[in-house]
Amino acid sequence: MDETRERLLQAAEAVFLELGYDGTTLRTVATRAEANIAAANYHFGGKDALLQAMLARRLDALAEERLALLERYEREAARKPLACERAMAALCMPALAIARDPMRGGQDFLRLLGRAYVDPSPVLRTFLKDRYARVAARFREAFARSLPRLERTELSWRLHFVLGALSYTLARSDPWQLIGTIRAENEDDERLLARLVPFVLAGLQAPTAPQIETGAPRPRGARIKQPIGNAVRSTT
Amino acid sequence: MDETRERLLQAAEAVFLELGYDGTTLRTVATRAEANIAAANYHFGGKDALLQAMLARRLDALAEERLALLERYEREAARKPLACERAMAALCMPALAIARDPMRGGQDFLRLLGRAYVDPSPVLRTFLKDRYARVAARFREAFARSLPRLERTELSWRLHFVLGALSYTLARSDPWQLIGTIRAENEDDERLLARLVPFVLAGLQAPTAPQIETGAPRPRGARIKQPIGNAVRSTT
DNA sequence: GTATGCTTCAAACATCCGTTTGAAATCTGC
DNA sequence: GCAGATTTCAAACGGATGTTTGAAGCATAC
Repeated sequence: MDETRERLLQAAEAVFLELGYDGTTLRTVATRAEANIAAANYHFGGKDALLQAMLARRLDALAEERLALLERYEREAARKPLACERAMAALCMPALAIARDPMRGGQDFLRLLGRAYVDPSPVLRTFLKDRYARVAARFREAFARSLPRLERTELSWRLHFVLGALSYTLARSDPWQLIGTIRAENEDDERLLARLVPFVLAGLQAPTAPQIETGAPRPRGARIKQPIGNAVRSTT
Repeated sequence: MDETRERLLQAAEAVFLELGYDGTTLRTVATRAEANIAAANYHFGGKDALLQAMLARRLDALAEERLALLERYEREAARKPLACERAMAALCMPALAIARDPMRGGQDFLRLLGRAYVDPSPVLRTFLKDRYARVAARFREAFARSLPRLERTELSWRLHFVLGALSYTLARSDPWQLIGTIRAENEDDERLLARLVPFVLAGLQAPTAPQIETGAPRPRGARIKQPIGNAVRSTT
């Protein structure tokens, strides 16, 4: 019976969540799964293959649902550019749906997602980059149409900030112990995303800072007084 | 002469930047430093001690400057609560200053900072938590006074989002290859922070989302229509 | 010059890693 | 019940890791 396979995948998930890619050991995974070390190699072929299988089974589903929802929204918008909140919803809602389904990830899924995005191991980095480049490009286009007033480079950076807030939060990194002061059990992922989304939406739609040393025309939209960008240059 | 010590620290910096805590090996560090493996143990006492020394020498300076600047701003504000941008400036400007000083970190300092904040290794996590808890608590208070209309829990989360965007961006994680599409050499850290700051300031000051399933009184301030938080519950 | 203390070095150490092995155990189809 | 394929298991393999060792190098002080 290949219920061992399943136990290995679940154990790999838990260990990776705690210790990251390099910190994950076949031995700790096997022990946690109450399986033999050789079983991991028998079923998957090696450590990298096991971890990638474990990630792919979760993230592939996420990627597909994200794309499907994005395309549904775009159909509903009928040629008009998508509202920014819609594109963001296409990113977040499938993740939440999976997190609410114990069969497809459950409570730990979002933390897994965050951990995967910030893990330093080169193996994992190239795996993610290669496997989900299409999805990333697709969403970049969608956001570009949603926020036409944003210069393309500025948009890329802001999406990067959004992904950062998302990944870091979901991964529960928190060396500042900001979350530690919160009763975590009262804070489910749903409420968490309900907090995050207004934050990033406001950030995405924020006025652009004045460009530094660039002759390029500034995008339209109100400016905000920007004490930091200026003060910074006159400080030791 | 203890110029070897210095070479080891620099090499440790570079390797940790590329491969993270667990990925960093005494042998790769020693090779890169053109030193003997035993020299690392002689000068520092072990791998953990070396990496922590390398981090402390950079981050201690940052923490001190951040605290000093925050207190200066608070003195200038004279009992009045600090403007939110000011607290943010006290966070960012010292980091930028260090990044511009080759003697105290140089160009790679900000990437180092980000990598440290998101690294999954338990050793590093507890190191950061223990060593800089005081600074974190200090800034949490300052932001709490700056944004009195934000409920305390909401504030903690938003600061968490800010740290996330900051760390993730500085660490150059980017599995979505958003930055890969940008000519990185034209994007120095100064301009990067000038992009990030308006983003997080807008996020911090964004209207609060309606609370979910909570009888607690909602913080004052305008509400925003929140399609995601609602739509999410009615989707498969 | 020699003695002393600090630093470097190649080599070895025990330990852990991912992987392989070959035999036992288990399931499957008949 | 049995043959054949599939799955598990304890044990071992080669390699890499952090650490230790003891001798060699080197500067400084007398």
